[in-house]
Amino acid sequence: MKDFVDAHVDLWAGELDDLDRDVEGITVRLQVLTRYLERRREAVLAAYGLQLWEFKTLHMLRRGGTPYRATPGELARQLGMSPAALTNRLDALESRGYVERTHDRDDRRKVVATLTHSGSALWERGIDDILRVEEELIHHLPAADRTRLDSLLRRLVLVTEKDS
Amino acid sequence: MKDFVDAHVDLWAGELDDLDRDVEGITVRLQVLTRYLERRREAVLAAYGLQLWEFKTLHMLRRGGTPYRATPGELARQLGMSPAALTNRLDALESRGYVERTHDRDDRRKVVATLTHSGSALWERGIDDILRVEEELIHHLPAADRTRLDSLLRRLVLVTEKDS
DNA sequence: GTCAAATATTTCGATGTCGAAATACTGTGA
DNA sequence: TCACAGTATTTCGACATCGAAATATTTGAC
Repeated sequence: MKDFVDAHVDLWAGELDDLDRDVEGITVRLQVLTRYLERRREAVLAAYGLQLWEFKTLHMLRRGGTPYRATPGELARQLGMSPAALTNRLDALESRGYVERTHDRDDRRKVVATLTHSGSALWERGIDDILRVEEELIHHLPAADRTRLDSLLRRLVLVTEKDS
Repeated sequence: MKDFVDAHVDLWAGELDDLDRDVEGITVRLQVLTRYLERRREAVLAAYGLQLWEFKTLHMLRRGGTPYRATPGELARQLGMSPAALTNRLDALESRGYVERTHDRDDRRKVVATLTHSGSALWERGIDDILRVEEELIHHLPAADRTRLDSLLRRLVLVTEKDS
């Protein structure tokens, strides 16, 4: 059974004679699946009036359990963004009441963002739907194949860790 | 052998008791690898003074062989963006001499973007480096595993095609 | 043949991001 | 204690993107 990426690979194989079909297939499919999941996540979050970037920020604050707090700098590093962007994200989330900003008592350069009850509750609803969306896609593979796939991907991720 | 995604899954498994570890592992690793390839591509293109979005636009024009031309609308669809963004991209590429805009003789609503010699030559250099970067990552798996991985990913892509 | 609907592109205003500069605070060495 | 290098956040200007409105052209119905 062929998917549309096979057609893409066929097309380019005609232009680039040294194209490795498996390599091209894998890299394109990684992108296609990532983008698909992103769109699906955006779709379910829209039901709660949330943008994906808003949810991701709540998610990082929620990470690692109570008391659901972190500085903008930590969040920026974890989310792979500039600190400047975090200022904007926290402004937006604070104005909607999902996050509160306080100053760190010991080091007043630091700002501590804390998840409010409202923000936490919203995350709870969102994460449920998102996990369901992800399972809905991945469970099309039987359990043994899921483990095999995860294992193959892990071997690639290990390579990327070396030169980071 | 564990990668940093395993640590991520461990962390969240403590918070979410219904978390499917393989599903979470797969979805996170798909994103990690996609992002890694994106950064590597950006890095090699920087040597030619090219942004990734500039290269992608040249790439779509180059696609399917001569005469390397397409309308903004076609490009927008293929690249998954708004037509408005294509206006800006073509403005930038045209001002740098990589692309030319002409009007379609038969239907003068249409604009036809054509790759110049300069743009084509630049693409040629970029695609070479990019293919090498992709192979460098994926070839860490032996050939049989590459085929297996590609095949597993294809089965997931086929699922996403149904509801598109 | 004319006018309305459809199609293709561009313009406009808004948004989220970035890098660099600005601001605020801490810690250290003379 | 005082200056200054280092760290944390925010501000600022620039940029790529989007959706909606504007513009230009074609098609189809009568």
